[in-house]
Formats: sequence, C-alpha cells, structure tokens
Amino acid sequence: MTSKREDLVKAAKKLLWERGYEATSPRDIQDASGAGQGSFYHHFDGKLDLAATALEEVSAEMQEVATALLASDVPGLERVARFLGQKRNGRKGCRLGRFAGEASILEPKLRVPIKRYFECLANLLAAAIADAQRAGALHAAAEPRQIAEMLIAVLQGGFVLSRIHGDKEAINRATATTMALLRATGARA
Amino acid sequence: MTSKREDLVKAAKKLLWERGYEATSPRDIQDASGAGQGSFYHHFDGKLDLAATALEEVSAEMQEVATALLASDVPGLERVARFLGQKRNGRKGCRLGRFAGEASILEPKLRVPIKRYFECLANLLAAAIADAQRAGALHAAAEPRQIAEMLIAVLQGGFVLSRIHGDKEAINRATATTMALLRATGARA
DNA sequence: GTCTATAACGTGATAGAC
DNA sequence: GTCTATCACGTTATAGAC
Repeated sequence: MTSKREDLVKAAKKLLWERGYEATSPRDIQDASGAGQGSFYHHFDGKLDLAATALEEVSAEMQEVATALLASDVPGLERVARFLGQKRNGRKGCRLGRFAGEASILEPKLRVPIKRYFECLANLLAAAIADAQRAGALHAAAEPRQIAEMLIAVLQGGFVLSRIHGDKEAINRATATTMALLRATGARA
Repeated sequence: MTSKREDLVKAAKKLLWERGYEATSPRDIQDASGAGQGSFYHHFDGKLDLAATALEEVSAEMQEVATALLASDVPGLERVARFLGQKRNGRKGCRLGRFAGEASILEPKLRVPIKRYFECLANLLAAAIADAQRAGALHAAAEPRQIAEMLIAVLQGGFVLSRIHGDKEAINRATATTMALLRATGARA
C-alpha cells in the first residue's frame, strides 16, 4: 500500500522529467498522483519542497547507476566506454541536466542535488581515466579530471542536440565519436 | 528613433536569454521595453509570435558570428581552435541552446530558428575539420561531420555544467581540454 | 492524513478610446 | 500605432471539514 506522499513524489519525478520545474504545476502533480490539495500541503511546504525531494531521489538513483557502471575492476578505459556507450533516448533529456536552462536552477534546494550527482559522476570518471592512463591505455594529454568534465559535457550537450533536432540518436553518435577519438589518442606516454 | 516594435523585440531577446521562454511573460517584455499592451498585440499575434521573431534575429546574429570565425582561409585546425577558444561566460547559457530543456522547444516556430543555427554551425565546423584532415593536421579517426557534432555537444554541455556548478569557466575548461585531445590525436593517417 | 472550497495573484489576450 | 481598462483562466497556497 503506497501512501499519498509516495504517490506525490513518484508523480513529481515523472512530470519534472517530462516538463521541467516551471512548466509543472502542483495541480498537475496532484492529478497525476491521485492525491488532493490537502495531501500535497500536508506532506510538503509547497512546490519547491516537493520538487527538491523528488530531485534528491533522482540524484541518488543516478549516482547508484553510475557507480555500478564505473566502479568495477574492469580496466579503466573499458569502464569509461561502458558508461559512455549506454544507449540513451536523447529526446527525453537528462533527468537532472535538463534543469540547467531554467531560471529556477538558481534555487539551492534544486541545484544542490543536481550538482551532487555531477560531482559524483566526475569523480567516478576521473578515477577510471586515471586507471587507463596508468595502464598506458590512454594518452596523458590532459588531467583525468578535465577529461572527465569534458565527457560529461559531451553527454549533456548530446541531450541538448537531440532535443533541438528531434533526433534521439544524436547523443549516441556524439558519445561514440568521443570514444573513438579517445581511443585514437592511443597509448603514447 | 526606434519604433515600439523594435523595442519589444530587443527586450524579448534580452529576457528570453536571461529567463527562457516559459518564465518570460508578455507583461515582463512590455515593462522592459516601455511599450504597452496595445503595441504588443498590434505588432505581434502574441507571446509565441514575438519570441519566434526574437529567436530568428538571434539565430541570424549567431550564424554571422560563427561564419566570421570559421569561414576564413586560415588552416582548418586553427579555425576550429579559434571558434572553440572564444572565452564564454558559461553562467549565462547559450542564447539558443538554453531552450532545449523547455517543453516549448516542441513548438516549431521556436525550434526551427534554433535548429537552423546549429545546422549552420555543424556545416562550418565540418568543413574546417575536413580541411584539417586533408592537410594532415588531424587524425581521420572519425567523419568531419561527426566530430563537428561532438564539438557542438561539448559547447552546449559546457554551458549546462557552468550553470549547474555556478562556475562561468567550466565551459572554457571543457573546450580547452577538447582542443588538447584533438591535437593529441596527431596527424597520423 | 485526506478531502473540498476558496482566495489572492499573475498570465495571456481582447476591447475600444485616442 | 499606442494607450488603458477589462476579462477568463490558471497558479500557488490557505482554511477548515471529515
């Protein structure tokens, strides 16, 4: 048996992904969850509070997925390839990155969980890249941390391009090209 | 002497950049431009029409800038470096890419001018990259068009990261790292 | 804990005077 | 071409019954 609170958070996660923060109203969330106004304002201070709760959960889920893909004992370069190579539907956008364009990203309660995921991801990627460089599988032309941030930028920009062109594969082409380039730098010291 | 119509478009361009489409109201634009409701609805069908007009202008301006930077007779790799190396304030976001996250990107009147800029930019970059590969300055590990789209993704993702981290330099680090990697692939056939 | 009723405000648009 | 007055509707939130 799910509580109305859970229903509200679940609906918020779905609608925030589909529409973003500003375009999602408390009414929309109530309708989608089957909960009334009373439940909404009993469990949460308001729209911002519920959205923050939802984004905290999304951030935690995505950190878990990234950790599963990137923190194994597979060689570093293959961990990166495995993460980058996940097939994504670019038209849906990133569940957290999509808020970057909204004015509400300035709101700390929304920005903090989002930021936390991206820092976690950068750490995981940087570690894998450092492994690859130590193993001689990746050219050391740049710092692991800098390469990690570049890879995250390719992913986020891939979502942007997919949405602008209405082409869900644009992001997958961008990551594939990046991986090819990374491998083409070769193993030179 | 500027007409109220010009004032409205100018204000719309500014506010759309700062706040996006959904968070900008006709009232905001009227206040910022010094025009009344009457002028607004005399010159434009409504908010969507004015926003489309504003984005058409922004798209044209950005195509002009990109062409100036990328369509010279400088060697291909240096044209790419010159474009990518432009110092950007990442916190402000891309004047066109920022709309990718909004639900309103599905509206053709908004999406078309945005899409047009990104296609123009991809063509310019691909041509420069093809030049570089022909000149032996860039490894031919990937198609020019694919590399071009990857570079645009780095830029757009750089804006996303800058806004999420509140760090205007994040985008400039991402482009610098990308350029370093591109150069590190070397001139091998 | 959940509901319905209501309120104060803002949004996007129209009407009609000047 | 520009203005002010007005409107119908939606948003976010509160009040109070059950």
